[in-house]
Amino acid sequence: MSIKNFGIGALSRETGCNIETIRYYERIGLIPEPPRSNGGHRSYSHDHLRLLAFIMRSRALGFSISEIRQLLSLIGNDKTCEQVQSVTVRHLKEINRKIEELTRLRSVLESAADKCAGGIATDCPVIDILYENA
Amino acid sequence: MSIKNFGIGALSRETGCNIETIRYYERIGLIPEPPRSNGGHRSYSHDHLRLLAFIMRSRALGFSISEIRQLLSLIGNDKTCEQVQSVTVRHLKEINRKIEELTRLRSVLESAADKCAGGIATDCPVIDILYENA
DNA sequence: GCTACAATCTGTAGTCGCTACAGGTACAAG
DNA sequence: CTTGTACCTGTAGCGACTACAGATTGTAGC
Repeated sequence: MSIKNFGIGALSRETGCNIETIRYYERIGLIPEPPRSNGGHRSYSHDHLRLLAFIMRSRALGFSISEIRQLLSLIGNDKTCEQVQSVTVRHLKEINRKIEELTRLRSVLESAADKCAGGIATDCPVIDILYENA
Repeated sequence: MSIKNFGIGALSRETGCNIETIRYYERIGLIPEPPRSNGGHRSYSHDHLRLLAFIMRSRALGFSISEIRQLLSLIGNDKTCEQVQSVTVRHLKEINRKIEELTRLRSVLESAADKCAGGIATDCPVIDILYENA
């Protein structure tokens, strides 16, 4: 499998990326169209596999498709690392923001759920919070 | 404004919920259709406002629309608090899971971004991680 | 009443990132 | 050749919205 090309199913299994997602990525231009067999089947090379694996790892790290486009466009530039860091730091800030928000939400909900401990009361503290005076 | 009805724009301003989102919620049955003026304009009561405020607070706390439907269906039941706690605890578990995941992602990215500190290298640690041997 | 402007209506389509068919063709194994 | 699997294109849908376009209604000022 080092030189030999392979089809979309094999690529899917190698990368963990759904077949339909692969075709979606091709449609939105994130990955290039591969050559086709005489029958019209896609024929992927090792480079395609590396690229898709890159994309899957980036998605796993939470980068959006737009950010991944940016990262891909940076590769090969002299300033790669500096600009990649910029994209990454921005992404990290977003992750921090989300963690803070979720931590805050957790705090509110835990506090309310604890007051539900009895389990029988007609007046429910969670509902009371959600039904704050309006 | 205690007895008087109001239009969708006023409801939007009072609740912070976008006009189009209000119509969307009505369309998906999350909120009831209000009565209309002779000209066809929606006419909302204070109860509508309270309900929508409930929904907006629930959304802010990260409950999905499906979960909000559940919460709304529980209101008025003798076992409200117990079942609300169940929905809430499930939601809390999901929040915990997301926090853990984001914390892990942050760790990976921070580690890689730190190695970018020089900013000039052609070989970029972030890109290297994403382009792990495939 | 008229005019001008803002508010509101319905219907449709799009965002993001997928995911799931339907109906047809290509490919591989026996 | 037959059978079963892989793959194709095109379309539509998911969740939670969001954004028009074109038309009608409502309000304020003259």
